[in-house]
Amino acid sequence: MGSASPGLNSVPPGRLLLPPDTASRTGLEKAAAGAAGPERRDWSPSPPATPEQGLSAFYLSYFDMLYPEDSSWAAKGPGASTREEPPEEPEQCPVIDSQAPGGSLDLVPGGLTLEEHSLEQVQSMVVGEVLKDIETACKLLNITADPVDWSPGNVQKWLLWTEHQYRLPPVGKAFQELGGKELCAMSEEQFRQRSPLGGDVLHAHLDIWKSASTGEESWTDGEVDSSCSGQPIHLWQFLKELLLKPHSYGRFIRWLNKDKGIFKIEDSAQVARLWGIRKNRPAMNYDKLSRSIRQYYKKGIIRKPDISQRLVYQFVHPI
DNA sequence: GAAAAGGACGTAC
DNA sequence: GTACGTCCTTTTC
Repeated sequence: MGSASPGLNSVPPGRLLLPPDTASRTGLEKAAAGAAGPERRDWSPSPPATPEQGLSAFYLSYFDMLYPEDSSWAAKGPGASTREEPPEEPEQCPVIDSQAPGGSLDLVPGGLTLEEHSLEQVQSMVVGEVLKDIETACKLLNITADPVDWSPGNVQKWLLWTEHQYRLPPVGKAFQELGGKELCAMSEEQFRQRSPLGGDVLHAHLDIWKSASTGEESWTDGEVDSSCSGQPIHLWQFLKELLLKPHSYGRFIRWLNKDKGIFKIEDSAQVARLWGIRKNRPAMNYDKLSRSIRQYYKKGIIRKPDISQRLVYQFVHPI
């Protein structure tokens, strides 16, 4: 895993693009209010209109999309005193911590206020998450990071993926036959015309991809696996890739014993759906996917564990 | 009822 | 030929 591209990380905190109604507030108070209150819904994520405008607020909204079920940690600032329970998954709750006494204007090394420092941390982390998400999608969908290069088939994959990942209303055939170049040339208004319910969000997502692909070399880290090499991916490789991204897919598939290669499919329908998207097989279901898994028994790639359990399989040669 | 197992055949590469 | 995808029946949990 590489680092975020300089272009995305170099947005100065002073250039945060924030919703107009929060412009007079400060730092984490905004994040707290935004995460906790209905105000946040008044402002849908939109990419910056000009290069002068920062991406940070855009990414903060994107972060909400990435973690729609729990972004409560973002509200943990100097003013957040009503912490009742520890987070269930500490590794998913990055420290924006500020236990330092004395209020929100304390300076941290670098001359930034604590709030600015915390926002920088949030921004940096969100950018990282965005890039990781894009990298994952590239691998699983076998598409390039640069949308301009997408074929009409790639565009359909990306649409299906984005719909699925962020629970957007299906666009159906609204973007059929469009290649990446045509898609990138479309305005937000054109997206809305084709998809009134989710066109603006799709456009915003596409803008993130366009921004991220500028620094592609730095974040792909030169890592080339089977799914990026143009070779058709095998099911067992796909399953391993999902297993390697517990942050994104732990709800669907997870290791029971990584050393022994034993894993459990927690949500068979979702795993099958992801596989179907990856292979462009909309009719894929768990029945068919499991049949393919069973073909691996004879080949010595996957087997059932010694103590057989439903939806639990074992790689014969765990890495 | 859902999952597991496996046979048979089709399809794309 | 390989690697699934699809459909099917039977068995197990």
